[in-house]
Amino acid sequence: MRDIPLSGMGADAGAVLEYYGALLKRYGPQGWWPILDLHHARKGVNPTKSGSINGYHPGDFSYPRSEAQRFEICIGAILTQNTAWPNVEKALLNLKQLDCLDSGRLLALSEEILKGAIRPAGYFNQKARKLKVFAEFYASLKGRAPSRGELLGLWGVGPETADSILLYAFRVPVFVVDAYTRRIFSGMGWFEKDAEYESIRSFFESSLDGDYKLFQEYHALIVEKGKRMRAEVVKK
DNA sequence: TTCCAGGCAATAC
DNA sequence: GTATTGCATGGA
Repeated sequence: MRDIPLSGMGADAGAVLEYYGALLKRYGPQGWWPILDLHHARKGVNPTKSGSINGYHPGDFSYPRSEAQRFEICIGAILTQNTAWPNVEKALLNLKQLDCLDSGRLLALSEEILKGAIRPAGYFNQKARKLKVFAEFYASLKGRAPSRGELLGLWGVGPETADSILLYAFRVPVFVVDAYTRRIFSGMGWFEKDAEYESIRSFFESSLDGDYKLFQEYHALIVEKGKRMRAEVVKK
């Protein structure tokens, strides 16, 4: 299996930044990661955004603004594994209703209550276990940021989830690779469909000279593009 | 009705 | 190391 994204196939650092600019111009700032409660007016929400438009904050990179929001992002990253965001939103709202968007309170929940709450997000048996494992780890951090290795060592946290948590909950400039990233860029001939996660990640990270804001926006734009591509296919 | 979403772990070779 | 399979809800 090929594991190096090959400059020979048309991708270089300039192209990476250029494509980011094109996506931003076309779709506008995305305002990821979505947060349940934005305590300010959602000025500038892009009304043409596909899927749920709740909780986005275009052009505002100040989230998370609290420990509770940081934990909420982490939980959302786990719940959205292979799952549509509107379903995740339902699960998060249920947890919020229980006042359990908090590592300690989530740990105190019974299995049955927890599974019931996250049921809309699918895979609720597995995800209940994943959330418990993560909540325990999160509590043990006592406010410090986790390393990528620590996250990957957790049962239920793979590379995409780890990188989403680092990027959106802890503002670490990492490039998140997801199914859309593979689809879009392999379609453009930048690398093979089955390229290794790590080789894609290192390719983008070494090509981009920017802070966490650039990485947050780039990933969000890729997802938006990917969703629209799918919508186009379905329409036909 | 079928298809599939902002993956991951377990298993089989 | 590579390929396959189970996990589950809700919207299109």
